[in-house]
Amino acid sequence: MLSMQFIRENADRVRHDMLLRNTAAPVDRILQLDEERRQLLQQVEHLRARRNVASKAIGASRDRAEREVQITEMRLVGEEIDRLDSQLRKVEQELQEKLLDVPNVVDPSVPPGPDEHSNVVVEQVGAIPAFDFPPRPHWELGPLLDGIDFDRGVKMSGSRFFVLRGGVARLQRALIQLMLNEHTAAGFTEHYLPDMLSEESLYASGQLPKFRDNLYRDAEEDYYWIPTAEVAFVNLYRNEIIPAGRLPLRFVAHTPCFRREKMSAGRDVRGIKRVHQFEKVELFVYCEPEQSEGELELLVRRARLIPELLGLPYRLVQLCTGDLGFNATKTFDVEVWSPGVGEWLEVSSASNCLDFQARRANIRYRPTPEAGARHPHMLNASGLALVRTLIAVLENFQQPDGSVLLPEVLRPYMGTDLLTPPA
RNA sequence: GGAGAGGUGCUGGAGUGGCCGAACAGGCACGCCUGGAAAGCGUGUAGGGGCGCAAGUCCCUCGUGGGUUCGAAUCCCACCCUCUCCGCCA
Repeated sequence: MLSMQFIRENADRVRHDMLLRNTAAPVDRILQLDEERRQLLQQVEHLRARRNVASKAIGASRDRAEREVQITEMRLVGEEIDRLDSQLRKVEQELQEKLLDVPNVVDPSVPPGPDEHSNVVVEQVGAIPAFDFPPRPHWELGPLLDGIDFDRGVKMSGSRFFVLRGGVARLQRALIQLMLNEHTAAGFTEHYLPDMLSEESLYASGQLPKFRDNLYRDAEEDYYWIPTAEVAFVNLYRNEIIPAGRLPLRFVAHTPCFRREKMSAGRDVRGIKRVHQFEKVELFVYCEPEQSEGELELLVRRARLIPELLGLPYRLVQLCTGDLGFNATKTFDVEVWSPGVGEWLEVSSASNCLDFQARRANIRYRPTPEAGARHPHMLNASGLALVRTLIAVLENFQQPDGSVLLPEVLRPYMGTDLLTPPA
């Protein structure tokens, strides 16, 4: 969430950025509500101050008649306070709702554009492999290896669920292990996190109220299944003041992610590119505002390291203004090549969210032990999303007979260098 | 899930209607003392918000949200959380 003060002082910038994002925000209404709020607040506080003084006098007074007069008077003042206060609350509630609906501002360096077609490919690394046979998509390769079982996944849970088996299941575990090892070696602290969070937590991280349709929730209790570990990491320090000297905090966790994907019913149904449950290794940073630009670069380096280690062709894409997520001011995607599907798969999204989430989640830090608290900047990146990375490994390193020649780095984790179809 | 106890500042812990944004102790910071230190003494030590150029000033916050009252940390209601015992369980 943006601060009211920021909107007040930068109304034109906010309006402009909303246009860039291709969304609308009720900036004028917000400014109006803010004005009303402050007026009402002044009136209420003035009356409260008056009552506080009078109440003290009543407590100290010996004179019975005098007290009665004042009590009667204050009773009226109290009623007036109640009246104004309920108006104030109404205004504050609407203001809060509107404020929660406004996305983050856009970093000036972000290329303009209405949608993903204007995203900019910053760099492409690794040659797209040339096959002397038609490469199979993973929905053929997986069953051929007896490693992906679509039918039974669907039987158990429904569309967009799947089962991994044998060497392919192990491959996923190996990838997770590799990623965690690489990132922890670089100083990111490993976490095990709850996969279910309270509604309040989902608000704090910006998933709610806007993206309710994408979330799974428990029917009886106040639990939402996380759509990404980012949500948990944002809430890790909710309502806290981080003491001086701790930042930057660099975290990593492997968690499942649960997504409704309601909007895309009928799209991308083939294979396991878009599913309701997948594993992801997530990177997360809390840092001082002055550091966040550098930290974003670090996160991008961490994310692209993985396809580099695996020898997967990938490209780095900068999202244009219209494709930015709600929380992000600047985002880079890492996409790996999928020769079977014949397209680039997004496996990471690295975003700087500035203090947008910190404000929403009421997280602050002290620059020095004596200094006042400020909001830290928060950044996140996948490092990487699992099924898609798995798909890419299978498809890129497939052999004519359907076996998969595993990348060097994975062999210690796999205990073999080849996945082969059963005899 | 059942029974009981409890949630106060950086920490411990007082406080059952006005003198309490909060005693006292500890911690921490600064100052005095000292050759230096310890001890001792003194001072300071929450967050948010409104108005103001500022100094400052006012409002709110004692788990959260309501209520009673001229006035609530203190009384009432609901909820959340923690602890102990029982039940259940990986």
